[in-house]
Amino acid sequence: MKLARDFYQQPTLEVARQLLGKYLVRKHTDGATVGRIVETEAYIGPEDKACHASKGRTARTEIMFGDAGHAYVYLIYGFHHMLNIVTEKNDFPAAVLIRAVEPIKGIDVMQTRRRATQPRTLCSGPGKLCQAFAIDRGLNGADLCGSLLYIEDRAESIAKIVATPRIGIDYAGRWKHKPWRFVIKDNVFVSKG
DNA sequence: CAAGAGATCATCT
DNA sequence: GATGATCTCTTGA
Repeated sequence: MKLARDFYQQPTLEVARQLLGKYLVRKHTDGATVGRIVETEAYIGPEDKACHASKGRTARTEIMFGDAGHAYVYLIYGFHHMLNIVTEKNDFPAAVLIRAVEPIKGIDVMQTRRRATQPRTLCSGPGKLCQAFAIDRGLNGADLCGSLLYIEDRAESIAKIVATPRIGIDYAGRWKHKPWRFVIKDNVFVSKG
């Protein structure tokens, strides 16, 4: 069943952990794509230097201050889109970055959108999965309680979760050491990092 | 296989 | 005008 708003309103670390093993569903005219989430990262609040919202409330970060359960999608390095899901209460800026999924459905569509690559590397990184799922800034602000993009709980149990520091945030000072990246242990579909 | 460089643009100073 | 929550290709051993 589709995750409802109250799921996303939980503390960000809870959401990040619990998203592992859930299914990301993306509807599109090319057909639907589905992936099992295997890697996430939490970005929490105004203090977290790695969190975009630590720079304050701006046009770009406004979405993170809003209702939980909405998508925060942005472009990085001029090439890659990142998919985040807003968490917690209004006016507390936080989100979970979806870093990798295991391709489940629509694999042929994903291969067309990227290249004829191995299933293993189709969605093994935040930029890759956005490309495979046709996610771009047009989906910024989309409601995960809607029908274009949402997450399903298939009541599946996870083997084991491992927490590590987050990737690619060397500029974040002491915040870069926080173990706020979560992966399913021994899963081959995670990004390398 | 590991390491490094280059690609390219929205956002904020 | 600088700088990224990255990816891919090229290089060299």
